[in-house]
Amino acid sequence: MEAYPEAVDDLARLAVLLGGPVVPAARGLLGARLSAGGVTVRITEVEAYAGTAQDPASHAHRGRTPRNAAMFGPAGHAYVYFTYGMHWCLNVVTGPDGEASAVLVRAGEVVTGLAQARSRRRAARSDGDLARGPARLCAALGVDRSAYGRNLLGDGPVRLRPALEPVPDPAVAAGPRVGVTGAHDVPWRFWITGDPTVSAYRRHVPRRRAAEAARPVAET
DNA sequence: ACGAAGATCACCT
DNA sequence: GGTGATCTTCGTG
Repeated sequence: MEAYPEAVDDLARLAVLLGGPVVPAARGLLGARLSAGGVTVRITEVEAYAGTAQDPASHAHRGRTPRNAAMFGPAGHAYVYFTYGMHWCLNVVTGPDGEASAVLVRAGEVVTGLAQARSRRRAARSDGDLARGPARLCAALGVDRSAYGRNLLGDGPVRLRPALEPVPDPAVAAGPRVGVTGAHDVPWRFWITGDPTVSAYRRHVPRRRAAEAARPVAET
């Protein structure tokens, strides 16, 4: 894999940031670099998820289960989940050990390993689509269950490193999270404004069975 | 043991 | 803009 400049002090600051509250941690991950499987992406879009009884959209909302256990672990480790029978998604765990919170990495710009990413993402119509969306990003990086619980700040197969250049506040936008059924008023999605790799916002439409489709659904 | 839903994507019209 | 794919996870009985 190609080497890139890296400052130890910045890595230490990143570790401190991840150990704190999830929302600033999410914001701070914009511009950071994620490497796996010979591909490096610059993170362009993230979402914050809080812990038990705080965030109805969080996988940890109903407490600890075998699936979400990594969310309760130390900051800087990976929480990987499998969904819709076919997709992997990657989160960076945040906050103190024992408390559940994590940042979903939703999109990135491929900066090294372009050929490798393209070969893993044959369906991508453009390079901007290679890691546009959380499952596509994992596919481009070759991330799957084997990354579950691993430390991303060490020398493992999946590595998170600080941004080469900080992303300034004017370049950052915030809005509702994508694909969650509730909490549409909470602007915990952060992205780099105007970046072509950021996924389009779509309001979540719950899957309805045919019998339910004809029936009116009560609004909150 | 069973069923329903899911932090999505690709492909169709 | 709509829908099928595909299977794990967890709540309930």
